[in-house]
Amino acid sequence: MAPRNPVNHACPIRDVLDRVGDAWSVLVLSELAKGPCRFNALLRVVNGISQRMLSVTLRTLERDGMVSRRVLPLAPPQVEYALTDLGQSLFASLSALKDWATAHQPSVRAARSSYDARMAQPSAAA
Amino acid sequence: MAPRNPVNHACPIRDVLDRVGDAWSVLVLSELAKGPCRFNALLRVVNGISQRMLSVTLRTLERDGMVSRRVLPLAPPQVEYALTDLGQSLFASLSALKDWATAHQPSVRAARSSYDARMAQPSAAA
DNA sequence: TGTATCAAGTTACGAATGGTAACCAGATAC
DNA sequence: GTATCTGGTTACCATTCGTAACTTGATACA
Repeated sequence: MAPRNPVNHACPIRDVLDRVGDAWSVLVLSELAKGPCRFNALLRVVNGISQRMLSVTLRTLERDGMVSRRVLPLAPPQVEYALTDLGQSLFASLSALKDWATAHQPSVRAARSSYDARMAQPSAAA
Repeated sequence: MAPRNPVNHACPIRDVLDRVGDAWSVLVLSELAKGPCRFNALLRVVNGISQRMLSVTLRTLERDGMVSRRVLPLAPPQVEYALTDLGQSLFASLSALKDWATAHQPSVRAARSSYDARMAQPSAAA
């Protein structure tokens, strides 16, 4: 989300992953991909997110131009968040990764179980 | 890298981003994509990584089946890391995201500057 | 025989980040 | 005047990140 170390300066993919790699951004993006949504509606629909995390995530996405924020002059005021074109294009590009993940999730799980089993055996420990 | 909260259980893309979203995994993957490499060689070539972070990153990648670890029976023993087929396919799928990042980095930077400028002006503050 | 070095890590510990729970503000409804 | 709705913020704790120092086992050098 924030730059973690000086390595990021010239690496575009780290620049992206720093803001997509956190737990919530993708979940929020994919909700907003369905259409504009208000703060509390997102809070209800993004399973497990807290107010603070939603607030932080939305502000980061807004800062990076992925999400627009519009205050509706009502009482109590309502705030509508929506994907920008940039956000939509990012979300589209994530689909390749999502496809990979869906296809290979069983392999990853299997590898992990196998590794854990190997490491659990003292006989095989290095 | 590790599951961050219970939300991950059934979401494949979070499952992937949890292990690709950290600062180092992609850098290590992309080095290994060039060919097998030993620990200290990676340490030198992955700019800014520490021994601990390289160790942790490699172990996670190995556990998830992205990287293989081979101990060469020499003195002192050398350890060669290489991408597995699974790791190679992941790396390939990352390319779409990398292309997006490269193409849109200017837009993101511009959005960020614009946001920061707006927020720096007390007159425009909410 | 003792010292230095190299590989590939691990351990200990302080700093930064992530996450939860509680609180806040303004307005309206009862 | 109390409760409720909105959209947050603050304080605080737990986890994770990152750095620096140490470890192990073997070999080379003197």
